[in-house]
Amino acid sequence: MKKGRTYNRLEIELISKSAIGKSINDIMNEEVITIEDEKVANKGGLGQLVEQYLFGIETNSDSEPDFMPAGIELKVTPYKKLKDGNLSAKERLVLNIIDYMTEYKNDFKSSHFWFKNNTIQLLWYLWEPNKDNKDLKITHEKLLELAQSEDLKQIEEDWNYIIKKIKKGKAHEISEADTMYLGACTKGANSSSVREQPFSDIPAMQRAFCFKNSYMTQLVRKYIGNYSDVEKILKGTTNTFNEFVNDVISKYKGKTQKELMKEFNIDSSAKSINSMIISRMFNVKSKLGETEEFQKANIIPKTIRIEENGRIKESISFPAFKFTDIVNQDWETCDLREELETTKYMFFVFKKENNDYVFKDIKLWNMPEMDIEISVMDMWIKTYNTIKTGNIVKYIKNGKRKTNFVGLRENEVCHVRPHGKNAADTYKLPVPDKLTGATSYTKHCFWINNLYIKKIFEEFNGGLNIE
DNA sequence: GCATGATCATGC
DNA sequence: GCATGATCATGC
Repeated sequence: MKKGRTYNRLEIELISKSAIGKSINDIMNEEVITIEDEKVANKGGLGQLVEQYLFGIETNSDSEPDFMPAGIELKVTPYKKLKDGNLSAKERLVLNIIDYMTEYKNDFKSSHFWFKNNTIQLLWYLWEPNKDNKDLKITHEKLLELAQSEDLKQIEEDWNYIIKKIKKGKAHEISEADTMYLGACTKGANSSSVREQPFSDIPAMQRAFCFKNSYMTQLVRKYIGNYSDVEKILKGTTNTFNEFVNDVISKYKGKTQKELMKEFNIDSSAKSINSMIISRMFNVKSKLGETEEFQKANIIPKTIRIEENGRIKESISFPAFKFTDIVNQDWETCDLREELETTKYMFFVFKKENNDYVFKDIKLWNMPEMDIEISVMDMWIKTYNTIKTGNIVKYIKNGKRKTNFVGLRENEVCHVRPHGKNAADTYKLPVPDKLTGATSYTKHCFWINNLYIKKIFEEFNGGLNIE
């Protein structure tokens, strides 16, 4: 069996191509490679079964790539079809565990990450619900050579960012949302899986390098389909995303809303006027958040208005949720938690001066783990219970329905409020509302509290820089 | 003054 | 037609 590890690049390619169209069951039934120990062979996930049956490699946690001396790492990873027909990755691609005690001593190209993952043989299988894992079919393969990748510069920047945190003695503050394509995801049963770090006594969560779900989705769309119509912001430049963003920001910093509307020929009274302006700053026809780079990095742009007295009047909305989706999820795996844990928000700050809003700067931010796990969780579970028990309307006064949803003052971080065209714009309720008997209800969404947003900016001393 | 329910313009 | 980003407007 060990022989499998010595396959050369061509052999690996041929074997990979031979697997296309086959399920794990198909591959196992072919018995190209005899596995002596059935018990061992049946353990583990699909990736391990493919390693064993297709390539004859024993499951290992070697620090070397799976194939040596070819220097190729094998990864089997799922993608799925979304309701709207688009494809997306089903998971992040987990790479090697980060050894905080040693990895910081290396440069990017001499790092353990690079040694193990610079060339990855990807096998994609299509995940489908309610199907036995072993019946899922491998549909595509791709040899990922990072040295040749157009994303190399960003990946290196991400690696450096993670290493910088280790060097600052802040390994315990690393978040997957810190970076763009290469992330540092938690790895271990729970938050008590910790390791030592070199420049601090605080134990840090065990983490592994990973290609973030959003980045894997872009690879899926690029190599499997549904990608060609996504707009890019980096056109004909060798700049990284951060460099390009900084260029754009410095170009428009200090200009007012009125000036920018004139410059971009925007004549509109839309409430989302600042959102339209920032798309135009980047020369984007569609929405800025829908461009390839923002999607890959899971960055959602949001505009913020600060009043003359420093107040932020409005909370920040999310897309409306479906009541039926909420009750079909649990906190551990719900959409909101997934989004907050993996998404970075790019705040575009407009400050009111002389009856106009001046574009000041941007700030990249992701919600601290602690706020997600305490305040947001509390709100989400209350929302779940309110919907699940059909206990939405508290009373009706002056024709307006007061609800039991978590309000602005009830939670430090977030609340629930309507978000639709009008009150008649509704989604179905899974359980009829007890008081009114309504079977559908005005669309609602989660909101990040305006006061919490204000605090974010204050904590950083008003510093609004991208770093 | 501020929390809360309601609503608007856009773009696909 | 509908989801979305966002702000408006009322009344406590």
